Amino acid sequence: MRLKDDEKTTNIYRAAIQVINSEGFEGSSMSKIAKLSDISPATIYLYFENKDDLLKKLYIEMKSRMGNSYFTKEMNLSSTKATFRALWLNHYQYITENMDAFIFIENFANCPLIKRIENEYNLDYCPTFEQLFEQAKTEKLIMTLDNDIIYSHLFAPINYLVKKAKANSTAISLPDLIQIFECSWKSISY
Amino acid sequence: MRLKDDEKTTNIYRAAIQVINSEGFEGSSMSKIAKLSDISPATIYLYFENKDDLLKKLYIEMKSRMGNSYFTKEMNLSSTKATFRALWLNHYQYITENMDAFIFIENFANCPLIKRIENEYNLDYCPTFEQLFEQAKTEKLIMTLDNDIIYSHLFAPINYLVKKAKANSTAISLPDLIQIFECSWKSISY
Amino acid sequence: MRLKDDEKTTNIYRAAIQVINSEGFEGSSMSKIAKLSDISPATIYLYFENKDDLLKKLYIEMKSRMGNSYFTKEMNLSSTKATFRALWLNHYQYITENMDAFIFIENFANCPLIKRIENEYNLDYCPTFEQLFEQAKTEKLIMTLDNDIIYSHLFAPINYLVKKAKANSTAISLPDLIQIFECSWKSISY
Amino acid sequence: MRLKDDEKTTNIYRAAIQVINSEGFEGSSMSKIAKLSDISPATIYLYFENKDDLLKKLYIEMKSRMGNSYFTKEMNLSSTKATFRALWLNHYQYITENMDAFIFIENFANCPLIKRIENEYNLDYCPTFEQLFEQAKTEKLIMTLDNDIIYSHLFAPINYLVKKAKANSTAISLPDLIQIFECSWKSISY
DNA sequence: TATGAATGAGCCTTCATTCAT
DNA sequence: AATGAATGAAGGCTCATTCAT
Repeated sequence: MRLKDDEKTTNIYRAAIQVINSEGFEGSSMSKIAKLSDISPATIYLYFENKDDLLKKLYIEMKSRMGNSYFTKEMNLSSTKATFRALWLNHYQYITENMDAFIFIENFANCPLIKRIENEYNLDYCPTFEQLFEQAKTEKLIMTLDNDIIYSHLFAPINYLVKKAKANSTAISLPDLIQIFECSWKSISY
Repeated sequence: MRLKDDEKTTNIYRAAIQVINSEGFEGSSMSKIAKLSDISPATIYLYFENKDDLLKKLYIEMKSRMGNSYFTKEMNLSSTKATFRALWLNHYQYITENMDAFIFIENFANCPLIKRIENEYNLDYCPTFEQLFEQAKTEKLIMTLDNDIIYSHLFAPINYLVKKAKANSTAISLPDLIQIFECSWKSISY
Repeated sequence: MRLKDDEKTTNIYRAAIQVINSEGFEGSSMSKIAKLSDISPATIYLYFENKDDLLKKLYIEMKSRMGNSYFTKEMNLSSTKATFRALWLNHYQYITENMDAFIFIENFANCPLIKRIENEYNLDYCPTFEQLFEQAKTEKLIMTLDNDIIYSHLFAPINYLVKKAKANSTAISLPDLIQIFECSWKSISY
Repeated sequence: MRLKDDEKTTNIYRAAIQVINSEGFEGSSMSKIAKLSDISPATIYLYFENKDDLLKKLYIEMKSRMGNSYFTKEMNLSSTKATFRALWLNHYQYITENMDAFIFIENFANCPLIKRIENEYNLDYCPTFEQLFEQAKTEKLIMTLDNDIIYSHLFAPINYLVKKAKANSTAISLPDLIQIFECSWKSISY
């Protein structure tokens, strides 16, 4: 008896992202994913109930990895500008190093299937984030704004710019990167 | 005869957006669009070459309407904070009043089909915008940043927040709205 | 615009019976039926919702034709042995002349799908039959038995024998046929 | 080891009948049968060549058990009405006590696969039956009819009625049972 | 022997598109 | 110009069967 291969799930995920990113959600098919994973279409159904299940689990996995990308183990979470900058740069590093996953999440965050998942699970920014925001507000480091507003000014611009750079096949220079963070920081700090 | 044609095209556009937004890109089909437009599938092919052509033209139409949404005829385009605020609020008003079109554009701006269109045409923010940015930079109203960076800090946060509000079926309060603009403005101005 | 072809339904029915009888219920497939009907598989779905719907309608149609086979227009329905013999022979003639339909009904009368149909509709022998049985009992022509028991002795033997003859590729001789009816008649008459 | 094998075969048979009767021939699958037998699909293939082989052997086994059901060891096979009644009641008892097997045989006796088996083997009523019929004819106990005709009048009605009762979830009363036999007997006796 | 993993073939169904009126 | 009918190709999924342990 063969053993269920754990690596297979990873392969399927990778193939799925690749197919979807290059051919779009509607251009993706189980057989294309199977072919790229080098397995039979039927085998996918040993690891996932059906296509929806595969996409759901894939999205949840990628979203949660991205959620963890802000933080590193040895990180000092005191509420200082330096902490925010570190989080922000961690995030930037993650999305540039995992561009495929990032694009996948951004592209399909709003498709109906994924919408249902977002409502089912809570895949928003994690509690640690909220605590940090609250503390920073208390300490008058940042302005007393709704957390969503803070988050949007911190991350929406860089996400937008990374996608744009990718689309134009250009890169963001280091000085620009610093500049972008400074702008974001300025928008929410006193 | 011209009038009738135009009306039909509009109906098809409206139906297409509706179907796609509610059932996703992959859940959309020509016959569903036809049914919702109250015409025969075959008739769509008198107005559009094929599905891709329909989607392309639809996207271009919506994107260009959105591009125009920033400006109103009687607008004073002098480079002042007031002008930026007016542009910004025009945009906000447009996307909330045309949520369907906005969601459609946001959802599918990154799908492979649309990508090709973006590269073919130039659907970015219009020349007027660029002129305004340049003038504002010259006049030291805003910092000397890349136009993309300026644009991203001005509009990415509000776009993110509008989508989020829509997803949560909540609304942005007027004070919050002002606050959001002030943050964006702060990020790019001196 | 082409008109929906009424003959097509008939063709599909004929093909379905042929495929099912020769390859069994489980060996039947929409594409085989389509091929034998000389149409595209997709076209079947313009006439029937799905496979179940096709089989249901096919069964109901055949069963109802068979139900009508006992009677002819000019028939005298007085309760005499001659009437019973006429009914019986009509039935015999029908099943031998429509062997395919008969075999189809017999083979699949007990399959789960059909079971559900039988319960939904009432496809048993018709009211006219029941009236005739009751009258014959009142007039002491046949014994006072449950209608099902009467029906079973009248028709189960000949049905069995027709199927058996078909399986052996033999035929029932006319004297045998008369004999069979006489036996059946003896079993229920005084 | 032999014992264990036999037990497994029995389990497979039981599971197969159960699955087929409840989900139909086309709804049955090797994995469903395996699951219900509490063994792996692969194991079935150690006991049977393939699905057809399983079904064939299952049918032959059930048919032969049913063939034996008419007779009991201590039975007096003299050609009298009492003997016929005893055979008939044995058969009735068997099919009511082994309804699943009976339904299975009746349902699929005419399916193409089984047809081939019937022709290959001779699974008809056994030689003993034929002898009894011949003797009874010689002794003028029953009429000089073809054996098939005799058999059909003796057993087709009760088989039909048992299936019908099962379908309607009703039972045949004892007086009715006696009556049914008497009718059958009348139809073939002088 | 016994098994769960793996698979190519095939099934039902839908789709974008064309046909014929 | 407009349409409902028609279709080949493709999609998701399951199945009987084999593999590898």
